Amino acid sequence: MVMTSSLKTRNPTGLTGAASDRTAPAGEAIPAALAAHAAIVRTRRGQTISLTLEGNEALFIVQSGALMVDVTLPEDLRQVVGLLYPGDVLRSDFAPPHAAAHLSAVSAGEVLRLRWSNFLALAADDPELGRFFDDAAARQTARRSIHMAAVGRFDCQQRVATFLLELALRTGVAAPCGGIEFEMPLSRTDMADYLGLNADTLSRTMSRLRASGLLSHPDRRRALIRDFEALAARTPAAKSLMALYGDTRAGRSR
Amino acid sequence: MVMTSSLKTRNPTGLTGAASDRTAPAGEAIPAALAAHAAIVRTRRGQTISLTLEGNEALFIVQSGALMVDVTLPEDLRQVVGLLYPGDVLRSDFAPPHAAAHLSAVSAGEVLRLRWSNFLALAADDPELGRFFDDAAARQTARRSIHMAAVGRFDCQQRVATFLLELALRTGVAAPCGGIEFEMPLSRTDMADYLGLNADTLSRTMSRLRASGLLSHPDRRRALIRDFEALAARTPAAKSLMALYGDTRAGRSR
DNA sequence: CGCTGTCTTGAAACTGCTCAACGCGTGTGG
DNA sequence: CCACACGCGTTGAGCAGTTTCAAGACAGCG
Repeated sequence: MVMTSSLKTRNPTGLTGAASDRTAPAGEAIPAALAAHAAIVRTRRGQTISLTLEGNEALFIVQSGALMVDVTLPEDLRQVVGLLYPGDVLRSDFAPPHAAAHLSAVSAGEVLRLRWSNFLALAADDPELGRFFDDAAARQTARRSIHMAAVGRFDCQQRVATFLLELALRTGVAAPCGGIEFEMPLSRTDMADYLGLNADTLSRTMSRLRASGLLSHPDRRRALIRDFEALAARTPAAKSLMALYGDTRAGRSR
Repeated sequence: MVMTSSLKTRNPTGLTGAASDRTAPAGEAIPAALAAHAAIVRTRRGQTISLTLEGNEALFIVQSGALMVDVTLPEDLRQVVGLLYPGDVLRSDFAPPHAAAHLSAVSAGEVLRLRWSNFLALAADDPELGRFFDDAAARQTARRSIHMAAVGRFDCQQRVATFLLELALRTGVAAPCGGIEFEMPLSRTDMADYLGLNADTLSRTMSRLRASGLLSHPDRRRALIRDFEALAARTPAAKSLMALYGDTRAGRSR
């Protein structure tokens, strides 16, 4: 398997040691005009947020922290359809009808919220706002395609590796002892529902990764990737993930 | 299991007998301003369409027919991430990087194509265009959430039922002999890649549905749903699908 | 009329799921 | 302060559904 050169560098993710509080990526800052007209919702872990605003369609923009969107179909089939990171957007209409869609916070953070109709009015005056939204939505659509391929085509271990890589790239920081450390924001059940797996199977797979020395759990809510390259080698989506998540620091390449 | 009343009506999909050529749904007509500035690409079945326009980002709008978007990750893992019907839109940036994304026609039809930068310029003058695009993109995002739940959480038979229901609602017409007839635009392999299944397994499942009298194949490229309600009962997404696809005839409810 | 690609079908192997038990940390009430 | 219950994660054994591999049927096409 061919690896990109960036996978071979000493510090593949380019992470600084500092635990930066990761807000929206540079160059994709949330337009001030939006922030000025939006309410700030402060989230804490586990909090659920109504997808509508007094019954009206709403627009959410993640400023910091992370959120989770899930749908539940009859027969209790639950699927987490996406994770939202700073700079991501969500419109009420993204949720399918009759599907019990929920938005919930997986970490403390801040979310901007405004009426969709207000956004439209603002965007009519300032095309820049529409562009911000469309670009964010496009980025998320691309990520969802990878996620869909993972859920549809990867085996259990590949899915877990994909998820860990995603988290490492998004929220990881270089640990003093080497490796990359990050918070595990999702419970086992939520992870399983994100990856289309059974929670038991997921637990087993994590144990196997731990046993192989690739991963360790300094504490219940944290994870430490001991061998980033080995982890990347276990998911066919490594290159795509690094392009999608990895370079939020510098300008996107493509 | 509770069924909606619409599932119980005599003609559940509200299909007329006429083989309407189904272009973009009423009330969501493609804005004339866009059509005026776009090139018309006439597709034939199987044709692949470049996702970019002379290397630039492009916007596609489906006028008639249907298209398929797929990604292929290393190890030959292919996933069809979405089907595009009339009124749907696609932006080059929807495709993830390093993922071998392809756009191909699954039936004859017409697609509008223009540079994304041109679209932005037009949308700056006419906010209506931005709204058209955003609404189309939101609708597709909702559909993808259902698709993702199906791929991540449904068993083989549920996925197949979901797909058949989707096609029936989208392209089916009431057959003279009763039931709903439609073209099968995807090959078994494409269907399997759409549903995250093995092609052999898919074939077996279709055979089982045929054996149970629910479905028949008047000819290789067509399918006839003999018992729509029984089919709907086999997918947990029935209600969502009917809301998403079923009411393209009249105004959307929600 | 034979060739080719697609679809179907069978038997065996395997992956991931179900179910049930257990361990661990946390909160609560005696 | 300890006992207990609870939520959550882990683990094992058995099982079911899906995939694999291989062979054969079918239709379309030169």
